Amino acid sequence: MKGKITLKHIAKELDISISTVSKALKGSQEISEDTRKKVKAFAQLYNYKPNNIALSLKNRKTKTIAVIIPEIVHHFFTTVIGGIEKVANEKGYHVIICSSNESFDKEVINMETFAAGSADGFILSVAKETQQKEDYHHIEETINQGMPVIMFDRIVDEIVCDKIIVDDVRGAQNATNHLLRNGCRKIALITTVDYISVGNLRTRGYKRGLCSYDIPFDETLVLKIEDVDNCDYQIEEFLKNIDIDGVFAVNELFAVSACRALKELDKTVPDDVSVIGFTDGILSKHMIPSLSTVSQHGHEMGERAAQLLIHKLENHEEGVEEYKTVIIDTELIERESTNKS
Amino acid sequence: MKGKITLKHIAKELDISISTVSKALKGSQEISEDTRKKVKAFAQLYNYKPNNIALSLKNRKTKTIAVIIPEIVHHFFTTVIGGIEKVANEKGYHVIICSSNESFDKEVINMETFAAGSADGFILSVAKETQQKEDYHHIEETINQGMPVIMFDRIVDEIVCDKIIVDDVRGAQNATNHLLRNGCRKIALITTVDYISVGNLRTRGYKRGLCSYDIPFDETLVLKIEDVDNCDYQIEEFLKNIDIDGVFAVNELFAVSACRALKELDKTVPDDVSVIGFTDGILSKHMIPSLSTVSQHGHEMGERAAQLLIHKLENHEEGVEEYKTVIIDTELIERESTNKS
DNA sequence: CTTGTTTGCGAAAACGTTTTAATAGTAACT
DNA sequence: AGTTACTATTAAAACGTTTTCGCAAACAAG
Repeated sequence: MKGKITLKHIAKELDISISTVSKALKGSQEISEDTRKKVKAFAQLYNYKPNNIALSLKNRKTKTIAVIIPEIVHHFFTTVIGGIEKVANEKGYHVIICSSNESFDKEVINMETFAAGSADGFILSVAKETQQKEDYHHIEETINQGMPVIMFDRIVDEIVCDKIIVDDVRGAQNATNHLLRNGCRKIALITTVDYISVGNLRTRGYKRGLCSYDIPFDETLVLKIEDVDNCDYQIEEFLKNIDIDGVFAVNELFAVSACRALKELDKTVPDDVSVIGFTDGILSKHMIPSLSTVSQHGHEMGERAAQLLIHKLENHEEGVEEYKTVIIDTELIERESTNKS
Repeated sequence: MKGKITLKHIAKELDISISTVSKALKGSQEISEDTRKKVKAFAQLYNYKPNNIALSLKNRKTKTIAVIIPEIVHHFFTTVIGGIEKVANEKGYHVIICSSNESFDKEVINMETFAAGSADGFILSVAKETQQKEDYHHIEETINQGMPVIMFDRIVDEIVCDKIIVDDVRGAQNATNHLLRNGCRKIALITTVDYISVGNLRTRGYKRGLCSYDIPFDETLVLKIEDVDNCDYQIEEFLKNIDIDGVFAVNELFAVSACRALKELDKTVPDDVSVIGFTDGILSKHMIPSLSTVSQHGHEMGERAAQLLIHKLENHEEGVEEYKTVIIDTELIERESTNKS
């Protein structure tokens, strides 16, 4: 019962040719009713399944999409994957997921190995280190080899390909406006270092929000975090020394950390200070109080990315190159952390 | 610059045979220094990479491990994946991840397609629906075909294969004892329906814990949750009507939900009621107050699973079958939710 | 009895590798 | 010159499919 059965085995066993077996299994009219039945019965009995690898080699396509994300332990990315899987599976594609662990080298290796025949196309969100290095040769090479690449969330402007993004600036502006509407006037911003594209954009949105309410931008209300592992301490030190009534954090973790710090400082959320984050993940939803935030609709991003990629794969016309950038709307989710009682 | 380059292209271009090219690239001594250099230079120039699919077909192995988990949006599973990836990558294996979405059908399809040549072995945690149906034919078939399968966390006893588990009973007992040691005497249990193996086992641990303190098991202090989506409401209704000083929840979400309910009921954690969960995820760590819990060392589970699988793949002796069950120690993590001030 | 058509099947090529065995060409030794 | 012994190269098979083309046999029509 060991080992897998192949067309060859069936052919030998039934004393017919491999081609006949193959055709019979596909129900070809070329083959007599009789033989067809015989072959099918035999195949079923021995649980024959065509070998995917052989098929991939023959067809020169794998029906597989490779997804490369910076971190797998991250709710936003997993929701994106969910969306990708949904449409990919509907269309008969497999999805394989690799994490770059925010490492440039791992990202390069992953791309290269999967570009070498194991996948038909990529969906990619680049690693921090890659953004910092600004070295995108692996991505360009892959595209030059004729493999479609779709970037999402952490994209790089210099590369010409399809992109799925969220309007980070507008999302951040909405978040800031939400605080302002609720009466906040002294709003702290907790953001990342500048080379992280999304942090940068969200900072811009924060400034625009203030601007629309004619509030001058105050450098001392901004904290840029480099070392995420140590963010609890940094945020508490930061908040200790400023007088505020609102906090906008560019991600979930910073928002949670801010809540914790505020509690230490004996301020209550939302009554003393309102807090809003970015990215609607597990934490925002379940925290007590639950956190208002800007949802990026990760699932939809994934769906769109997969649709775009599969469309590219199946309708590729020689010579015609066309690249789309899809902007997904963000959504403001109001929860307890910005609803003064 | 389009399309991938193959040995054939190189051979034609340099006007030598395919075999010569292949050998030259591998640095075979059979080939003259001269030719070797020429071929290598050419290959480098055109960025030649051997086609993985062709290699897999030839070698009849893919160097790929398929991981099937019930839910990808789940911190515990992602930590396990992290562990798997770590050792797999060290040993030159790829990891491909599929989620069954807790669906029996999707689990079957995933197994069948990847068993058909796309992977060398499986690491699996079964879907809820599969546990409920008790239909494991797909797993047995895969094993019968000679593919190694390693099960972790949600295992099934009837199937003979390698297994990586946590001592759920003992972990739960430790959690319960921790509450008891801290003075709790009326401890509620929030668990799952019985067919979920881990819920079942953790319930057993809870009972043992009580037993060791000579506290009689009280059915009215137990809530079994079927519909997870609605757990907030169920838990609040449950806690409203009982008098307790501790809660043991068999997972993170239930623990968080309990905290929320307690707050609604104007009880503070941990001063009025201590709360402990199971699974050390994002939520437990960041919640305010942070939650004491039982860590399952997901990363280590993943590492062990991958080691076991790769060992099987590389040292398979005909005729010898040997299966291990590895039990990973749990660890009690004390945080704010059980530390009365 | 030739010609044409249909039916059922098989041979072979192709996908891109690796590897074994074979084949030239050449140098060295009787 | 004839045998041996390398050296450098290539042909061919194999992995498991699918598919095009060709080939018989059977049968009908002229």
